[in-house]
Order: sequence, then structure tokens, then C-alpha cells
Amino acid sequence: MELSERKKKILRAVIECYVQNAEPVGSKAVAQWAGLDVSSATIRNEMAELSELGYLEQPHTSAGRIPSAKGYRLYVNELMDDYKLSLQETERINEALHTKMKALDQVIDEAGKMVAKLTQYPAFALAAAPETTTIRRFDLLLVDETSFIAVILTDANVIRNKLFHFPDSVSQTQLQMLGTLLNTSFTGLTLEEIGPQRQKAASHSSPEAFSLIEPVVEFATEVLEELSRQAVHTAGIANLLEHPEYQSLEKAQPLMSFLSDAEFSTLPAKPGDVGPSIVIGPENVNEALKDSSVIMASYDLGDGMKGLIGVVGPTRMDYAKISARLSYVAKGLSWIVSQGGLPPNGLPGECDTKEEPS
Amino acid sequence: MELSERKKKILRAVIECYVQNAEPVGSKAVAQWAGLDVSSATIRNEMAELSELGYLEQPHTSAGRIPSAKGYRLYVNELMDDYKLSLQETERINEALHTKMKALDQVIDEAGKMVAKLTQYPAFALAAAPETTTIRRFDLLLVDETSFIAVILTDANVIRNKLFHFPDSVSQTQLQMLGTLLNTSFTGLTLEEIGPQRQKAASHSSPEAFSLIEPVVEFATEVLEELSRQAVHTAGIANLLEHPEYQSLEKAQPLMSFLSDAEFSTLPAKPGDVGPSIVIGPENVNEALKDSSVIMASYDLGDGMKGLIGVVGPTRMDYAKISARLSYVAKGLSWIVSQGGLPPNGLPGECDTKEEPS
DNA sequence: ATTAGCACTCAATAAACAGGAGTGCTAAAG
DNA sequence: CTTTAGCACTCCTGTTTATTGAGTGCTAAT
Repeated sequence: MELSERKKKILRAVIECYVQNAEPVGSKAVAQWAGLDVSSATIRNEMAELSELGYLEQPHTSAGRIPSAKGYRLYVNELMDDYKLSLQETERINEALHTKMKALDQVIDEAGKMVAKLTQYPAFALAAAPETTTIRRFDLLLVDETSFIAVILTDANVIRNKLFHFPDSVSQTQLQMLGTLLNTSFTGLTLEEIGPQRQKAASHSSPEAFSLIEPVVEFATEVLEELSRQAVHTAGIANLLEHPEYQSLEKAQPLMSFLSDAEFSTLPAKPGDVGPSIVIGPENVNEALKDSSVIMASYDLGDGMKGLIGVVGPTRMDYAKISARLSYVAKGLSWIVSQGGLPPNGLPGECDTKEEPS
Repeated sequence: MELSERKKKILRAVIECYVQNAEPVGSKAVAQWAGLDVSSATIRNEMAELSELGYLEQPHTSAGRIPSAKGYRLYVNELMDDYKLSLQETERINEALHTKMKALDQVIDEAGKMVAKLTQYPAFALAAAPETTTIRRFDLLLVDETSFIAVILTDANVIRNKLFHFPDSVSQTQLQMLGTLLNTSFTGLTLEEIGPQRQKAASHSSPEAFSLIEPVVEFATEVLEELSRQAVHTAGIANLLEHPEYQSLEKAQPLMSFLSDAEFSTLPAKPGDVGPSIVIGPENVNEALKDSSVIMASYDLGDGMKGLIGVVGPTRMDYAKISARLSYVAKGLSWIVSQGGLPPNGLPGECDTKEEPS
């Protein structure tokens, strides 16, 4: 059943008012807020019906109403205006994104920190390589007689390296041989394929050579594992305490542990979903998030890698504003990693020319 | 003035009792706890004197006493027994340390996480290269016609890499040339020296070559900056809320923000101090830490690099136990990075053979 | 359909109160 | 001179009770 236009207006007023003040909103407040020329009694009747339909709820009799998850959902899907970023906002974001180029991990980490600062909510950011990621190339660099650096390049253009020590000294030519051995045997393999190949190599090649490359192969599998494991970066966890819904320790504590342990295994959305996605309260699978909402945007890292960046907060969030900021950041991130930097004038065509108060 | 033996015993009893129960301890409790064969009235007199001397304080009239910072300090300096780690504890730590070898950053990060879990306090870990760190070597690896990887090795054996894109295609020989240029001009220089050298190189070498190596040099300075900047890893921030002194949000919030922003610029100790160091409450320089204590141990990463790992908690901490665990972990870390792994039987001669309850 | 009026509900705040743990002091005992 | 028992006093803590006020739901009039 479709809600009447007036009901929608009232629902919207309740939500926007509640988002601002964090207090149950009564009929009188709505009467003022929404431009409706009706008395509070009329509003009361409408609100009672909205409660029956499950869009609003009362913390207790004789308090104002607060939006239910269902109410927020309707708001997000239908009622919410697109939030236009102000010039200041985009400039602030651009400036933050405009930092020195860094390795992918660090970019992601910093982006998370930035979002946390920007939104005042705890933020998370992660990047995940697809399961089909493979090692594209090995490079071995001799450091001194007994140690060398292995540099691994994956087909998603992620680079990892590590220093290895030998028991005995090795020559440049020996090292080169090991390199070709690695490159011929272990490139182009996914994580699953690399195990059997290891066994095969063990029997085929000479034991001495094998024992030398074994640690490198081990390292390679660790890298592939790590890439598929979606290391989650979190930032600004303490921001949670700024918001009145987490003033009581019982509310804050479980969510805090959840965030700081970064056990995002049951993350509500997968990287690759289009557009900013919003998961409201009980829609969350994870128990610790049942009373909170998650807003996240995915970004593209090229070469099949997807990233996800988002914030966690109370169900009472300014969904429009936050998701606008998030998707702007996400777009900026994609740009940075693909183009190797932000265009000097920021991203095109995103912000409102009118300045709006934050 | 030296305290009488009995006063010390009482102070110790108060502290140990308070550490356990987190509640002001009264004369009666002390009479029982300490093995003194005197009545509570006697203890009362002694405690009154200890209060006058500033070792104990009263939250209010007619409550028990709690130790003051001065009291804790005396306890830590003189009264505290060495805590012997139990076999289980060392085994638990060994197991955790025994993870796969990782890059230095990750080892540090994981060590922090482990300590947080182990102590139930928020933990921090960092490693800092000395100011005199230099780039030891550049390696350039061609990926395809328009991109290459630069691998930088510092004299502290830290490796960093990054992918670079060229506007035009480059050949292997060209790249080699750039490599030698980099290695002859920019190795062995500290962060301060690298700036002037950059200017010099700009005027000496051909503009084309210079524009090509410029981003790599930029990257190198970033690496040196990063290494001296002491990136702080924190873990288990939410653990803070487990402890009764941070039940009230006003207490927890500032410390939480401090920790999660990782603004450890005013860290109370420097890496390189020997032994676990303990900073109690108001001894902390930083305002956010005035009501908390910091216990930390430094570890050696070889090649002039020092690390620091520690926890933050209420002044009421089991200093003996926590610092024992920390220094064990610190020792383990030094071992791991220097030897490339933990000895199979754990660290020698550290744990008590008797098993003690945790 | 809308509105004014009114009784009712219930959280939140404050005030009043009893209970109890622990102190400080005094005076007696060792 | 030290130790101890006794006792009045303090002040925190938890509970009860009263008060307030915002907001609702219902009814009756418009």
C-alpha cells in the first residue's frame, strides 16, 4: 500500500528532525517542521497510523516517535533528496586526497582515516583482490653474499617484497637461475594451484635449488592469501562515543570490539556492488551491528581489484550527506589509483556551486 | 625519609588489594591481607600517616584509601616483586610470536595486537629508524614498456617499493642507466642531505633523465620521512572499556581519541631506553594520559632501528605482571627480527617452572 | 476531515531517607 | 610509648517517593 503524500511528508519530517536532534520527535515539532498547514492533532492521527504501519515507533507511551528501520528504509529509497556536496566539502576532500602518492595499502588506510575525520563516524576501508589473482613475476635482487630481496608482482599490480637470508653465500648467477626457476614454475598460478605445483617442483628440481626457493614460494602464497583475505583498515573508532546513542557503555562496547577487532568477515556488502549501499539496523546480518547502520561505497582499483570504504554509525544518520561524501571519496580513490593522482581541479561535475553550511 | 618496614607492607597490601578489586581498600581489609598481626585500628593510624606523606589518598572522607601516583611509584621502584611468567604464559606468547614471518611493519602490527589481547589493555607498537638512516640501494625493475617498479633498500634493511608509470616507453638499457644515476647520486644520504643533492642533480644531469628519476627520488624521501616519523600501530582500543575506571564516558573518551588518533608525538619514553619503563599517571607529559599509566618495553631491530611496544591502562595496573609480559614479548621480537624466527623452544631462561594461575 | 480540549501515561529529575563502610578520635590496656 | 577497643561522625550508595512535563489518545465540536 502506497502512503499518502502527507504521510510521506510527515515521515520525512520526523526522520530529518530526529537525525538532527537525536530525540524522539512529537506531533507539535512535526507541525512546525514540515510546511504542512494542519494542527498538531491532525499530525498526531497521521503519526499514529504511521506507527501502526511500522514506519515509526515509540520508545514508550507518551514520548515522541522515532523512525523504525522500515521508516529509514523508505526514506532512503524514496524520500531522500540527493545531497549536493558544497564546494568547501569537495575542496576539503580533494585536499585530503591530494596527498603524496603512496603504496596501495597506505592510500587505503589514509582514505579510511580521512573518511572518519570527515564524517565523525568510525570508518573502515578494504581492498580485495579476486580469487583468481596470480603472481605475475618474481624478481630477486642480491643484497650481499648471504641475503637477497624477493620482489613479487601480482597481476593486480600489487608489489610485495621481503628480505631473505641464505645459510651460505650465493652468486649473482646462481640467484638468476633461481629467479628463472621461480618464474617458470610459479607464475600465473592462483592460490589453489600453487600448492600442488609446489609438490611437483619439489620432486622435479634439484633438492638444493628447491630448498633455496622454497621460502620465496612460501612468501608468495602468503601474499596471495593476504590479498584475498581483505585486510580491513579501521579508523576513528573513538568517534563512536561522540554520538548520543553510544553514550551508554553497554551499547558502545560490543560495537567497539567488533570494529577494533576488524572481524569484518560478515561484512554486509561485497566490494563490487554499485553505488553507495546502505544497510540499516536489523538488516545487518552481524549481531553487533543490529542497532547500527552501515554506509559504504565501493571503488575500482583496476586489474580486477575492488575496494570498499564506509562508515558505521547509529541508525540515526544523515544518510544523504554521508553517502554523498563517501561516494565522492570512492570516486576519488578510483581515480587516484588508476590515473596515479587526482586531477588538479578535483573531480568533475560533482559539487553544487552554491555553498551550503556543513 | 625512609618508610618503616610495616608502612611498606601496608602500602603494598593496599596497592595489591586495590589492583585486584578496583575499590578503595579499608583498614580492615589490609589487616587481613597483609600478614600483620595487628588490629585494624593500628593499621588505621599507619594509613593516616601514609596519607599525610602522600602515598595514599582518599576519594572522600570515610572511604577506604587508594594509592596515589607517588605510592605506585614507590611500589614500582622498591616494593614490587619480580613477576615470574608461568609456563602457560610463555607458551601462549611463543605460539603467538611463532606466526609466519612477515614484513617488519606487519610483525610490529601483529605484536601490538597480541599484546592487546594478552594484557587486556590497549596496546601500541612502533619502530623508528634513527635520523641517520640512508638509502643503501635503488633497484629498478621493468614491468612493461611504460611502467617499472622501484625497489628501495635502506641501510636499516627496510625495503619499500612502488610502481611508476612513464609517459613514453622505456627500454631496459635506459632503465639501467637511470638506476646507476640514482645509485651514484642518491645513496648514502640522510633525509636532510637528500634535498640539496636533488637540486644539484637537477642542474648536473640532463633534463630528460632528471624528470624520469625525479619521482623515484621523491619516493625515496617519503620513505625516509616515513621511517623517522615512527608510525604508531595501536590495537585493542576497545579493551579500555573493560576496566572500571573507564566506565564513565568522560574518562574514556579523551584517552580513546588520543589512542585512535595515534598522536604519540609526546610519547613518554623514547625507543632505546633499557628495560621496561613505567610512567604513572601525572608523570605523563601528555594531558590525555594524566589519569593513566603507560608500560612499555623497547626492543632492538638491528641496524640501528629501535622499537617500542607497550600498553596504556589505568594507574591501577598489575605493573609487575604486565611489564614482565611486555619485556618477554619485546625480547621475542628482537629475536625474531634478528634471527629471522623464534627458537623452537621459546626464549631461554625466562619463565618460572612452577605453573601459576593467570 | 480537521481541530480544540482534556485526561492519562510514563520517563526523567529531584528530594528524602535508610544503610553501611570506614574513618578519626579518645580512653583504656599492655 | 604502642596498641587496641569503642563510638560518634562522615559521606557514599541505593531505594523510595513526589513532582514535573512532554506527548499521546480519545472525544466532541467545528
